[in-house]
Amino acid sequence: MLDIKFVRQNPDAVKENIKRKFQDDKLELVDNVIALDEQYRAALQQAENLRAARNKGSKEIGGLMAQKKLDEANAKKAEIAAMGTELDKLAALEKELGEKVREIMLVLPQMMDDSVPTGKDDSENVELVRYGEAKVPDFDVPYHVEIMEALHGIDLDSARKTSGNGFYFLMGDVARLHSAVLSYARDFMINKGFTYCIPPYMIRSSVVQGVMSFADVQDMVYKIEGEDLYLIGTSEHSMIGRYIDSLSAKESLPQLLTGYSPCFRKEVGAHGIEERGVFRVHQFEKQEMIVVCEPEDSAAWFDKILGYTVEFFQSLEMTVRTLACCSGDLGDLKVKQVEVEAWSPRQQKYFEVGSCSNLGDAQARRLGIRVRGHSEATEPDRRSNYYAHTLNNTVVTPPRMLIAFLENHLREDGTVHVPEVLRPYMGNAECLVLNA
RNA sequence: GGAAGCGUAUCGAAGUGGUCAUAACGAGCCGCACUCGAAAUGCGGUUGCCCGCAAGGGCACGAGAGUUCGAAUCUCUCCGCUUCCGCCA
Repeated sequence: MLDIKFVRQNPDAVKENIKRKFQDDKLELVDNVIALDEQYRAALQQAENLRAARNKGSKEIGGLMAQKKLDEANAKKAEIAAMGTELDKLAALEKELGEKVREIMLVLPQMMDDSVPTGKDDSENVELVRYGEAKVPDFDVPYHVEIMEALHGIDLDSARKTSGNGFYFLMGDVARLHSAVLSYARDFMINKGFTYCIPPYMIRSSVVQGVMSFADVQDMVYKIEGEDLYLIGTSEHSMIGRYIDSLSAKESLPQLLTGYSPCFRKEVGAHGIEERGVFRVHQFEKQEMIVVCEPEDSAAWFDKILGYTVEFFQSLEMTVRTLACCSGDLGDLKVKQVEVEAWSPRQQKYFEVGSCSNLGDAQARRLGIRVRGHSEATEPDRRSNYYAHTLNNTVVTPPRMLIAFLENHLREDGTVHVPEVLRPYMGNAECLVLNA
């Protein structure tokens, strides 16, 4: 969410930003919201003047009552009661206008970083860096479900019976591999200085609205029937929500959390659940990281945490590339996003396994995540409290990551290579054997 | 899930319809004084949000609604906490 003052002062920049995101239908909202805001402030001013008068009058009544001047007090009461209807009207108008302004503000996209490439959709995302060699083996690499089945590691049929399409049972070594990856990811992030965190898997609507854009809420989130609770789509949602309505000391930043959680997603919208296997599912598990930091530090943190994910995949001997999310594909709350894609030797292309986002102050503004301003002596330009910046990034999301893992580490002899870093979590196994 | 109690600043806590919210009182924290220095003591400071160039004004006593000229105070709903009971990994 933008600052209305910023919109007022920079309407053209806001419109330019909207155009670059190919959301031309939102262009008129800019002028609308500026006009509504002006009306709102006028109504607010009037209502407040009236309240001031009422407050003054009411205090006088108190004085008159104390002096036992009942007639005068009653006359005053009548006078103020008359103001009541007027005030009710103004208050209603003030509220209505304020809500309209907020409604529009929630829909206006965050100002993007200059580095975001312009493009309509994900087909126009821009490759940044390739890490490692994209190898294609001499033998045929089977579909990931087949590899998993050969390891006796997946049961999709039963999952369809218990839960429907988009769910899975992972079994045996594949399930163990899944846990091993998460455990390794946890320790990897702890070693980077992050605090490990297991968050609530359900959150309230107030947090949902603060943490996600309207579109995401519609397409992603499961609601618990009869409760004000929603299943999280990622631990980021609860971890960022943890800071709701907070005013932190500067010294407490940055907050670095790495969280484990299952993630629940409806996946309605463009794609549905068409991809077979465990590529796109309603429930998966993820090791995530979030950063809450000073505004001026968020760009540096972005580069740093993106690097952590790349390093993580490299340590698992996997080939990845980074991809800059273009303007049209970028979520409305995001300043910048870079995706991490892993190499699929079977498809001979890269596919998404994680994404790193800088949300700027968008979530912070919605949720009220603030930092106590410093004295004029040390920070003359920043007298009052201000909003923090938030970032989030995937460490790893098995089972999707296992697709790339199995395809890359499958050897011609029907064994799956287990990278050294993972072995302590796999009973020191050096490989898994298909159809064992 | 049942019962009772509670929710006020950084913390403890007073206020139970009016001039009591920059919120008594106590503690903490910051500054100053005293001191060789410290402790003790004394003095001063110490919530956040909104509108406004400013002057100033408005709002907030867990959240929301209601009664009233006026609500921290009365009523209702919700949220949270504590204790006891019940149940349960």
